[in-house]
Amino acid sequence: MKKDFFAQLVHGAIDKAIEEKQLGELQENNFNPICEIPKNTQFGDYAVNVASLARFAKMAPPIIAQNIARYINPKGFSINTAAGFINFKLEKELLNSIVEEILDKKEFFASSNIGHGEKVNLEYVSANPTGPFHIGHGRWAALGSTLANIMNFCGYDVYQEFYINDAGNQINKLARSLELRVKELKGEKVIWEDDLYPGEYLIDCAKRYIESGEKENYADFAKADMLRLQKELLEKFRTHFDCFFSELSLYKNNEVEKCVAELDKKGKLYQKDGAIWFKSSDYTDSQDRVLKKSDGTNTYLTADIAYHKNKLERGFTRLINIWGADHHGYIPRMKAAIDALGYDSSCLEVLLGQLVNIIQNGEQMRMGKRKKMVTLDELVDEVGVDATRFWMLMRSIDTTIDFDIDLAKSQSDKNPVFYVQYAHARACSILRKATEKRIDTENKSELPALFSTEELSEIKKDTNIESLFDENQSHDSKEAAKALILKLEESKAIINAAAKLRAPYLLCKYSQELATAFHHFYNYSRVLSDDKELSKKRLAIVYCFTVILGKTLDLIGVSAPQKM
RNA sequence: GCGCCUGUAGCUCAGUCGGAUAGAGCGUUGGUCUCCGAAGCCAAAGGUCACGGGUUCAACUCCCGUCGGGCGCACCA
Repeated sequence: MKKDFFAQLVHGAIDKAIEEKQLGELQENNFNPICEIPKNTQFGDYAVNVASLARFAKMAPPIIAQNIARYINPKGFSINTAAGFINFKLEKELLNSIVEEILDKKEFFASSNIGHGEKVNLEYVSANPTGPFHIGHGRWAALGSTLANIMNFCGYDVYQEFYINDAGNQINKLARSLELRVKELKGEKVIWEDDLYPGEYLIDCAKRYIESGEKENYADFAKADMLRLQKELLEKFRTHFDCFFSELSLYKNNEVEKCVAELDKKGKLYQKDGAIWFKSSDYTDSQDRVLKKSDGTNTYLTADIAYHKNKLERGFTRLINIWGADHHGYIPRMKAAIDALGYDSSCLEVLLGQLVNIIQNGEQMRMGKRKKMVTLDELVDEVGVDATRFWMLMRSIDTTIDFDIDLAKSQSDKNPVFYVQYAHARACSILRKATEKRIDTENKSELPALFSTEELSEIKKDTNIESLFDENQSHDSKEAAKALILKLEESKAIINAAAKLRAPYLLCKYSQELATAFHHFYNYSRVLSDDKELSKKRLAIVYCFTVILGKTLDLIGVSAPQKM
């Protein structure tokens, strides 16, 4: 990408400057130049800050910048220095090379191999099969699926996994709840005990149970039914798992007991108060944890340790889990377990997502399965998959989202996602118009289309847009075209950063900036005109825009409409 | 009490690695369609970056402390 290109250039120039003793007391080039895009574009398109060399060179930053810049041969760009910055401005040759590369690589323009094929297990959502998803699950689903898309695009080998918590007490409660619903449907009067699942969704489940002939036990039927509903919603929400991993299967395959035995063998367990404890405080945990309760049953942690062991045994070198912030205290004990089993716990990366508050009628509602709540299903039905995903993704993972249902419903046309999609539809419309017949408004006669479909596909393959930056173009038009091309190029840096930092929200932000750059370009440059050569070059840029924006939206799982 | 997250424009949020004049959307005000989609574009107003120290040539950014908000501190899952 261009940032790296200029950073390398500066690095090389520093080598030469040191050789020629132009950098004072600086002897060795340990400097890692970082290229950034200046906030103020008057300085340049790209800038490298060399001021931090001042303390080693014992020279003033502006002189350092000048002395380094002298060793850079400006080909396709111009250089200026100011206040410790070396600034670069791209000229038409380099701008054209960007467009050529996009036309050549298309949606893979920003693809990379920074992941080097690393085998990553990404676990997210992992809900109990006891009821419908709440809005918070939507955030984890959107985050996980998008992160998987981004990382796969950047050369990681991501395997997406959903851990089904189908082995705890909650399953007994679910079974009992279904049983009561079935009895109710048959006209029996029942008394609901505390702590059950009184949600109405179990009424439908009970109907299906009766229809099925009541052959299965309540627990198995309810679990399967809930899981089926969850899977359907996930598909609709464009979240695709490679594997649904059952907690129960760990017990059936004796993996839990084997795991406990292994920890015991390594001397990491002890008995106290009739329970079996894991010495997690030998590691970074604040206290020891119970694995086997005094009644002989295992805790949730026990199976989860076996699960993580299972993942590592399957050859994953990196385990990424997306958890809600309310689980943060759980991280040290999990890491302790991984270390105790002889693995390196630094392979476990837990992304803690802050929670989602639901705001309705101006009041905050608690998330929770047992209280009245808004389900993800309802939300998606009301505001759509695109808007829901975008809203869930657009904020950094560290920020609590206040999801205002009323706002999302009533002002959906003010959603940023519509702004972005509109830009895409607008660009597609121009590409469509290019091959449609035109109407001469003055004498109402029909004019032939500007381009044939063959010509348009030629434009999409090969063009030279350098003339867009000739003297006869207006300043605003040139600047807008340049800004758009640079913004397109930025997709490389943004997508790589999103993969490395596990930060999907960067793509939402970028998609908005890219849309703005396009609208700006559109405003200053009439694309289709009688000047056929000019139209061709501008169409090429419009096409590049649809490719890059389309791919960006594809990665975040939001549709890129041709028409709206 | 301890731990994690957080405090930036009226509201919701960006701010990468410590660098140039602090950024966007929404909202407000004023412009802008005979012409490719005005769901757009342009402009204006709006800031003691919670507060106090420290490190540095340079701090919204790093360190320490104080205050406010969220979440968690189980033989629940």
